Amino acid sequence: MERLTNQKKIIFDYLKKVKCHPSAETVYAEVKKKLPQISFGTVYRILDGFKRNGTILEIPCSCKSHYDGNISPHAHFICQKCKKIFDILKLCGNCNVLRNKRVKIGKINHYQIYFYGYCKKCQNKQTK
Amino acid sequence: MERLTNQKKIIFDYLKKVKCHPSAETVYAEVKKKLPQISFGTVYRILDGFKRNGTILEIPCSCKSHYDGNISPHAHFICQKCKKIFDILKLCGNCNVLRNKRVKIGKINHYQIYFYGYCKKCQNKQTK
DNA sequence: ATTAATGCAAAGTTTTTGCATCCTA
DNA sequence: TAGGATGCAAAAACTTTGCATTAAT
Repeated sequence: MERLTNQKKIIFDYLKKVKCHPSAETVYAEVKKKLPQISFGTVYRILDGFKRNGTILEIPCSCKSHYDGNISPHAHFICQKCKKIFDILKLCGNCNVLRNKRVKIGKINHYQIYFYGYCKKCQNKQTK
Repeated sequence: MERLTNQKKIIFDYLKKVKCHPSAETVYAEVKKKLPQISFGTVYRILDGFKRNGTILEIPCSCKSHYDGNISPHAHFICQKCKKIFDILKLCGNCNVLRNKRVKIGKINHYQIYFYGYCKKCQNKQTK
């Protein structure tokens, strides 16, 4: 049976309260403040567990993953320049991407929508 | 000015004709058949260029990227067990996720929809 | 007391990069 | 023939893993 450890509690609390979409490294750094002895291996193992059981969402960005404690339906905007991730909470009102959970291919557990572009800040910086 | 090299031509042709969603390693292996001296560095540099100029799409899966030469609007189904990527060409008919290309956050260039679940094959294999 | 989970460190995987050389325009 | 692109190999970045130890149940 799975055990509820202090490490899990603290990582869970951090991910549920934080507003950004931290990478494993950021989670490690933040959680280390409360649990100085925590290791990277533990962080990765716990994140993987949360991801598998649907407690959190993984946002893969090129070769690096970010994590989101907010599992309510929302989309993400990823800036192609600074790589920052923004929440898009409201999609067009009558849009229901997932009409039914069965497709010919298999059984859908969840879906994710990613928008790619340039955030306001990077747009302004751009010369070309 | 950018130059059109044999390496680019062959990688382009491969990505535009192939039906799967190859990883960089697969691209390398396939292209090596025609260009035995090609290197991983070149493959990554060319894929990155194509990705940046919108010639191809990157599909990030955990710590590994896959590539798609098909840039026409379609979604992907990613099997959470075998990690295989399937095309979903038809979404619900009246759904238009991207109602307008301006959001408060910045300027959207494109978007991607990913469905996560278990493919038919993995569903059948599963005991629980 | 059991045994799941952790900490540590080493190893694995994937991607990036510096530099001399090559080849396109 | 100028300089963008390549090949090579080394390094970087990110993640996973084995094992002895710790701690939750």
